[in-house]
Amino acid sequence: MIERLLTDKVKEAVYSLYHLDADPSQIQLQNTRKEFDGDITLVVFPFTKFSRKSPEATATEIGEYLKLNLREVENFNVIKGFLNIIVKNEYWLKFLSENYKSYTYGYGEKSEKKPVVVEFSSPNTNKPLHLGHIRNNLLGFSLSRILAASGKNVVKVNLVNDRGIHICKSMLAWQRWGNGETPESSGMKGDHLVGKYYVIFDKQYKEEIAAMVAQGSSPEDAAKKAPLIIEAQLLLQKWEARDEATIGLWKMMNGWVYEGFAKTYKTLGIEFDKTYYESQTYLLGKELVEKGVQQGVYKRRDDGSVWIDLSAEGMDEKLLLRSDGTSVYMTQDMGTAMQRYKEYQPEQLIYVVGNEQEYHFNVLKVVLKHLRCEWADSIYHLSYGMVELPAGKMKSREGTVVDADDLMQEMFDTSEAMARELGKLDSFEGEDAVNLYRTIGLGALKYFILKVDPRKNMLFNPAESIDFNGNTGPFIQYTYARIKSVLRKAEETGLDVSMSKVQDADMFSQEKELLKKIHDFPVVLMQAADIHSPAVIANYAFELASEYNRFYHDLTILKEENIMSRSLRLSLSLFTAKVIANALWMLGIEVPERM
RNA sequence: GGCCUCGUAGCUCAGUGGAUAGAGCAGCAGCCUUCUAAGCUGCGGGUCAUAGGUUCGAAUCCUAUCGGGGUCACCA
Repeated sequence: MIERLLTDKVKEAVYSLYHLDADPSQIQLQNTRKEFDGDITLVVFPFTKFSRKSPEATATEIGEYLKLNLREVENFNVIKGFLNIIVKNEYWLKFLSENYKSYTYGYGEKSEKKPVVVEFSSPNTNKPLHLGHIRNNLLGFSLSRILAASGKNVVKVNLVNDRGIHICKSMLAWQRWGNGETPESSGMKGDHLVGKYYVIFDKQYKEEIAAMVAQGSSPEDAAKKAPLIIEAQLLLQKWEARDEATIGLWKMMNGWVYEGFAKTYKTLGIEFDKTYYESQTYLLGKELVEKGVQQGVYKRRDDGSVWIDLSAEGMDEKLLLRSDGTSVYMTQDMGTAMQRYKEYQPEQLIYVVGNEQEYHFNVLKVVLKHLRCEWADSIYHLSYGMVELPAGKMKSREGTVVDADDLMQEMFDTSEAMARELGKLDSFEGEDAVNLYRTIGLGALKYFILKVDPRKNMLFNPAESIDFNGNTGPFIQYTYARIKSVLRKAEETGLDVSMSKVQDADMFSQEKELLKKIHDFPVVLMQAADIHSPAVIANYAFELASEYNRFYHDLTILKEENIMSRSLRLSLSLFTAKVIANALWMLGIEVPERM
């Protein structure tokens, strides 16, 4: 890498010129802006303190040194405090010829070290997946691939929330108003059917409360004493007592939901290495709490509940165990974290969970630290923002959710209509046509979500459907398909795609811009893995595709008479296609060979 | 109210200590006899929420204020 060479040489130059050791953070290299001449720019302001000279003079001195002592430096120019370094064509051509065939350019070395465990998705089995879950799933899946590409050994896990009062609500509603309805009898997808009864419960429950309030109860009181909620709680107790009929109903309805989820995951292209169920893990963590009590780091109150005082950390008191001895959310998470620590000895334990749970994860770390679990530092909460609708937040009870299955179907429909209109489907038949517009529709959806910085809230406007032009997944897919078409044509005509004949070809600015963009990929990947952000990869992929499109329009690739130039452009195209395909793979977006 | 977070073009978003702040969409004007027009080129559009501060240099860091969101349950 040229950056590495330059960093070392600049350090050497500063030492030789000013007899001072430059701190690595002072050596700031960046890509030269397009409007200036040069490839890489060194910011010299930090060195003016040492040189006691003007920025211009300092830059010139360092520039002279580099030109003299680094083979790869062709020349330089100085504008204010910026030293613009021009790298020899020879370097770029060598870089291209050495790497253009690689299928894994920029990937990190596969380490045999401890794994990174990524938990994502974690759905509830009482309602179908919506747009918020899609963001979660895409982020978790993409992050896993980015980490894998950067060399980590990744384990993707899902923790299904399959028990609790909310599950009992849909069970109760189905018992009472379901008339034995099943996915088969109703033709509904299992998760949607169960979700329907969850909504019915909520509606009936609200009516009961309203009636009780009309009779003079307080709203709080009514919410606690409504017959329906009492009965749901009873059902939960029966479940916990392993009552046969209740367990049977629970298994049946959860089974419906799992079938539905499996379909959604498949359509979305998401998969896991391991799935955990809360019904099997919800008791974990209790011993941990007991241990904490014995060690005196947690306190048991007179009513039997267990608490931790976190005022030293600037947080409140937190409940760890209820007075009746049952566990809360925190107890379970302590248990599952410990379970994962024991099972995988992970280097990092990543949770992809919405930002509304930031406080929870901060507390989780601190609570574990009090138990002297130093590994709690390896917990990383990838906290992503909400998906908002123009009207505000999505609320399932108000029917303002965007259903995952519906949204994907809409994307497929729009994609199909658009492809037909453009005549893109003319050369495809049957299943191939379906595969194409599904690939494109899904690409548009995934890119739309992943290009946004995970931490930020994002807006989705259902009225304006997701675009297929501009900064979109289809644009990048299109670029890939177009490159493949060029390469096919080259092969048919027997043109040489190899770089074997290229030693000293000229490079036009558009070719060089493209090559430099590819050259950046390893750095981009490292950064994405470092800050856990698929958006970094998404935006890079768009920039690379844009650069290729400009290159494509400015230069004829196949018609070029000069063999060297033609080989250069073909290998550059091949290289671009590979990097685009890899970047999209990390986003979970498929690439079409033709479109 | 305490804590966290966000505020960049009409809209959706990049840019997180460096040069004259960038894309896409929307609007306007061009480009299909060329390897794919889901494309390319050009034009217009900005008090980077506001006010201070730190420094050679701030959209980026610090402080305050305003505005949006989140959170502070014996819910998960």
